[in-house]
Amino acid sequence: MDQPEHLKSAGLKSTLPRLKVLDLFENSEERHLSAEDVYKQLLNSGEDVGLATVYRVLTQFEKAGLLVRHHFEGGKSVFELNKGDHHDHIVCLQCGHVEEFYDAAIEARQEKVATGLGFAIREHSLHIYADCTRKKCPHKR
Amino acid sequence: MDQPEHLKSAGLKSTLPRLKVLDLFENSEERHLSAEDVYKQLLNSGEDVGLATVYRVLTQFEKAGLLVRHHFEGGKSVFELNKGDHHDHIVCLQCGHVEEFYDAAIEARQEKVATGLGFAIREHSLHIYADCTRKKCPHKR
DNA sequence: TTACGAATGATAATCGTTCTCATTTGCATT
DNA sequence: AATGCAAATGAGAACGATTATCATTCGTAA
Repeated sequence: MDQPEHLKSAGLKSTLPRLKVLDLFENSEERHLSAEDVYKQLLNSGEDVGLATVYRVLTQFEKAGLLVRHHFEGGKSVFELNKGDHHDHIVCLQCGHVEEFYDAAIEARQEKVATGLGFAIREHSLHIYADCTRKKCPHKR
Repeated sequence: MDQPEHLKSAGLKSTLPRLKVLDLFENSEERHLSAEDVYKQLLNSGEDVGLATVYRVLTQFEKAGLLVRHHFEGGKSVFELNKGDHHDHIVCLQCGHVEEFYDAAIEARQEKVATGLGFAIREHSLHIYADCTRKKCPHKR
């Protein structure tokens, strides 16, 4: 269950809080979790971690490349395990479910547009807000 | 200079603060302004508006369709005059300058991807973060 | 001009997040 | 196994952006 290697190679001690957070992301149903999500789930599991630690660990993991941070509407940051691939997101406005996708044509057009305007892309985010069709989704249709 | 019609049709009284804010967006060099930007510029112009009023007015204008709100990285909301068209944004990471663009191919692909995944798009945001080539930009290259 | 509801401004409150600092922990070394 | 020390933690204060509260002021229709 534990991957202290990931942490070691990032120069981070393998502490209880860090292992718990990592475990949560690897075994949680929803890939995308906010700091509060993580904090509450750990509390529910009987773990005793401080909110400040959760924030610190998430930021460290992001810096170490273990997690990726996203800024969806609603203000709070959301994190997901870094699978090494780039992808964009569709967020359901009703249930908050996040779906990932990658479209080579969109990526290519972005490069073309940016260079055409005299910009060198560092990063980008494409967020589509929509209504999903999952059974769980409260959106009535 | 004044357009009380816009306000009236939105059910808003044409008050000094509202006219000032509207005027600022119509005559400011940068199209994209945060609440703090608006507040400070009004103070610099000798206008005496409260910060709370600025926030209220911006939100009301957004609801009325006069302004559009964007959530760029950095936390704070940014507003621009609603020209009625949709466009995406490139934000310079060095100087904060925002450039707008529209690419029909990207829009079309988004629709295709979303419907393919069983989503009905409500809105979307595409933000490219990059280095620009403006003379003013502090980015050394 | 009056009157009444809408709008304002000062301030407190809220929310997400970061900082501070005293205490605890991981872990390399005896 | 015991020690030492830097790194990590947790509780709570502090912070920045935004919203809520509430007494006062303003816009406008009668």
